[in-house]
Amino acid sequence: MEGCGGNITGTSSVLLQNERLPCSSHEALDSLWISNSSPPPFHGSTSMVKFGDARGENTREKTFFAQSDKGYDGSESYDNCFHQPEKKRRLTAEQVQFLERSFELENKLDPERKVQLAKDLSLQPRQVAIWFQNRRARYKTKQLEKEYDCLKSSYDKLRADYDTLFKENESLKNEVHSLAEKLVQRERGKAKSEPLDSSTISPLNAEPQKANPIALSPNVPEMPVSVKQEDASSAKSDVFDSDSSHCTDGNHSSLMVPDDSSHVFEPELSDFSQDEDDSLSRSLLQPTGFPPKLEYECYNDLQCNSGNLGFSVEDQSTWFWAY
DNA sequence: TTTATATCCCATGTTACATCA
DNA sequence: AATGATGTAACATGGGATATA
Repeated sequence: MEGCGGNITGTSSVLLQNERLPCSSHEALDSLWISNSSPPPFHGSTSMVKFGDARGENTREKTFFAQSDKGYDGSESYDNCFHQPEKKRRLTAEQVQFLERSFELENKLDPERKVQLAKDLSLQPRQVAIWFQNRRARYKTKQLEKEYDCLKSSYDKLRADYDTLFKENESLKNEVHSLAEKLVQRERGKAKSEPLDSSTISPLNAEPQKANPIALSPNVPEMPVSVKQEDASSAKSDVFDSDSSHCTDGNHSSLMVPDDSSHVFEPELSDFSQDEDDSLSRSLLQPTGFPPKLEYECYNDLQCNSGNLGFSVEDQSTWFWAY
């Protein structure tokens, strides 16, 4: 291919649009280099009119179309300057604009369209096809970048929400813990002031390991023991307030589903020690495992999009409500 | 109907060059 | 003027779809 050896670089530079060239006219060069890898396809005015219409009017550069108006004297300058191996050269702004518009209409080419575009732009059909291929690749890259930005902002927001909810959850657990301790102390005070009677022994005292001091407290007959994690933010601290309507009607509210998957407040598991919750929370908050997984999944799931933010329901529950 | 082959188009990755700061 | 970074035209490769024998 590079048969001309050292001449090639010079040749390539000769073909540059904006370069001073050892040839007679810049116009001629433009018209020639655009002709590219085939004998100059100087079509008539038809394609040029279409192209001009698509582009607008005057161009700073004398484009490849100029030659038809200027009376291209062809053979000599072509032979002297351009009978060279084809080198890469840029499409003109006009050509690119025309192609861009076509790409906006439809980013894939059918054969007829390719030929027509090539004709209109005085390019080879292969050039048009290659341009579309490259354009699609660039478009895809841009889309991926946009998707990444979108997903990242979404992740940041969700992470912030998670942190907020986690802190709120911790606060609520602490509150429950202190209330429970108060109840236990009150129970003990009553037990001391009253003589022991088997009929009055509370299940708490009978089976301290299993009993729920809150639920079995005489003052809190049906104390709920479970709160849906999703409702933590709205439930806030009044959930376990003994004066709250939630706790005094003796019935489970919708917030208090005993068999809810959340076991944050289940005494059998936590026994108010929070050990398991804390360890789970810590593991979830590990900075090394959590975010990378999100990024990995987003990058590998092209279904991530701005519509659903790329998070499937399963993923969301996995990431944030796994415990 | 099935199979092998050829052709085309596409996505993807790479190369070589053009352009700019 | 030299140089590195960036953009892009062109190419290479492999895979899928389709047509044909």
